[in-house]
Amino acid sequence: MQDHDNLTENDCKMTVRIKDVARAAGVSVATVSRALGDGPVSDELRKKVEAAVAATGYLPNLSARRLRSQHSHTIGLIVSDIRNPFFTAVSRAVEDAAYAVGMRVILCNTDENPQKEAMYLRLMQEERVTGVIFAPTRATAQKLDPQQLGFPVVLIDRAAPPGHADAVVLDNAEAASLLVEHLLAQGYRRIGGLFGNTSTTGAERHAGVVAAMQRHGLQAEARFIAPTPEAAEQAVRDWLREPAQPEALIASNGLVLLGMLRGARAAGVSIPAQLALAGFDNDNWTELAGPGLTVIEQPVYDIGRTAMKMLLERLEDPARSARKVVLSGRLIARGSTAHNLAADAGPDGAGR
Amino acid sequence: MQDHDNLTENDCKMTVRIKDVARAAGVSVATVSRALGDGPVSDELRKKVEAAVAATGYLPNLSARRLRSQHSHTIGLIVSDIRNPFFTAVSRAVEDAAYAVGMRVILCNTDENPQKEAMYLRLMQEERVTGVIFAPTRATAQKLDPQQLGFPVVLIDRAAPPGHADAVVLDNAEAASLLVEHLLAQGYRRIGGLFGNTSTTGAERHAGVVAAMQRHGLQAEARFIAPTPEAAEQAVRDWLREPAQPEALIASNGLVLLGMLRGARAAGVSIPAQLALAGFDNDNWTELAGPGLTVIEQPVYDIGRTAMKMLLERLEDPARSARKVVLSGRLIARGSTAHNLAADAGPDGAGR
DNA sequence: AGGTGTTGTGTAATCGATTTCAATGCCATC
DNA sequence: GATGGCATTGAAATCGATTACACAACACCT
Repeated sequence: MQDHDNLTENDCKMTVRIKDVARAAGVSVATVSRALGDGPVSDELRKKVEAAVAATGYLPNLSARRLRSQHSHTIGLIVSDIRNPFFTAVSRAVEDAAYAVGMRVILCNTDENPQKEAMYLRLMQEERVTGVIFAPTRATAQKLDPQQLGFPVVLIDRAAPPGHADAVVLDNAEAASLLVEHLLAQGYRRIGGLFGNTSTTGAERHAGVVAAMQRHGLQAEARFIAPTPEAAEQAVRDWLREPAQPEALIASNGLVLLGMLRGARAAGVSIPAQLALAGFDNDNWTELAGPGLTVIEQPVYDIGRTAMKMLLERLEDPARSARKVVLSGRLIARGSTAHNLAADAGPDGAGR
Repeated sequence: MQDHDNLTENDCKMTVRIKDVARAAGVSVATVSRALGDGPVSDELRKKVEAAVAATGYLPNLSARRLRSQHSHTIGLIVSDIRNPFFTAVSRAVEDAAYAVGMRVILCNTDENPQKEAMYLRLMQEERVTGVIFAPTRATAQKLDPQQLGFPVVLIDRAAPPGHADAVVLDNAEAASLLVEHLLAQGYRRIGGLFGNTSTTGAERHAGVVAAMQRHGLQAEARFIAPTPEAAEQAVRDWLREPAQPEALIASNGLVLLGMLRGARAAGVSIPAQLALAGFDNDNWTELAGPGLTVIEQPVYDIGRTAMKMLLERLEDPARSARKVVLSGRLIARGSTAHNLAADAGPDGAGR
């Protein structure tokens, strides 16, 4: 009398397949598939199918679906380090936008390592992803050929040679110029900078600083480092031990700025009285550290959202020529660059 | 004369299947599959297959592989917000550990929203993930039944009722006690706290504070808020406008601590002269903000790594009873709780 | 010699869905 | 009443891999 088939007992340990739903609903598997998707199915059968799905606890197998339909509904997001608040913010924007159009996101960290980049790009191919949003190192950006990859790529934060790939980046020259002009207006002249040595972004921001300084007949001393707080801290400690001291330092991103501040603290210099600090990325903490740090705020959420939008547009029209969207940064002046009229301030300048 | 089959032309637009590799190597598809995996294949044929793979540019289709093998080699990581540095650090640890054993990670943000949690758990089932690492809200933690889900779950940061699921958490009572004892030793008596209202963690840290205070015959005033900087800032601004003012405030996580500091700044109170601040999570910036913030440092990387290890152990032995690993936090005392002997210090206390 | 493993290989079944294709029923039209 | 078109439906092919099974070749024992 008891049924020995895997029928009604709703949460048995066996996984329930579309075939089981079809049997429970008294229809064919094709009808179930169509009812779950958007195929033409009569209201009557659709209701039956929905009831059967609920009764059996059916959950589609995405691997099977992807294999047959040849659509992964997945995009890859390859960044250098998710611990950098810039990338966490961008990734939230990308994820929100992706899930809104029914796509999943695979997130990968490369640690600025070209080998890891190659590995993850290969993984993306094996996953047959719909597209990829990618912040490449300089080395990879140069030899990247999106045609070869089999899926569209949108670069973020860092651009490739023009015409190669879609990209959404900051206007680094303009932003660097904003920082330099601000520092000059505050009376600083001997301006130095610490720039990441792995990306085009570090190079572009450096170029922007040099160009802005040149317009005033000045020179900037630049040093190139691994874009980590640790490297930046060490570089600043070394720098401040040398005879010729800068009046102001510019950091090419938020992590470098963090290390810079640590280095300055360790060296015992007070900010801004003895040394001004400024940099990129309006990370949460920059407002609260010391006298507040002067930064360029990037439209982080916009960058992620725009990248996703460009990816979708590219999917619609694979033939269109590559576009580069350039967004503007905003200068947020704070206490770390407050004045260079040394000795007119209180003993520390940390008040406010 | 020219071959019209999809043979040699190595990067043709058609995707190359295992069948093509087999033909190119002059062997069966089974042999190719075995050569790529770990099956028994003679050295001679293995070499031929490798050559054919290189020549054709073959890339396995992971969907097909997963469908047939019934192994997704994927784990889900469900956190409340990747913008919280605690979770970014944990996620890096999880990813590193996962990729080291050949597993991929799907990362999801729930925004402390039970509906999103349910949605992502369902997604995990559809993906047929190997397992999940999950930081649930209190609501979900209580009704969660890992048996029902079809894959093992390891909870992080927040535990479920005992025996329900594996978990790796901080010793919240101990950590809260460390904070309270430190504040008392510094001379603070009227201690308040802001705790997240969505997780068991907020509740446990609150309970720990209350217990520690009681041991000294004191009471703590607690307020419960959404665990975001915005909510914390507003709560502190409101609090500081009331007649009865606290001497010290404790924040139940890094984001709340951030908002707390903003609120205190906005209210114009100086730290620690007028108000001491302390909290959880040794986020990068806490060392650099104001006089430095006293915090409990969590072993973030360890938490992620341990969670992954427990997940793997659970996969090996699904029958073992649930374990809860409790890790200890470390007190890092900084200037934000420096003294309560008001007026004996300099005008600001920000020096050091 | 004759059985018994062992190793390496190919054929074909299989994973669980989507999609093609043919068939059906119904209605409007000539 | 025959015909054509349209909307639904089911049977079977298909996606691209892994793996069960059969089998051949060869070594190793009594």
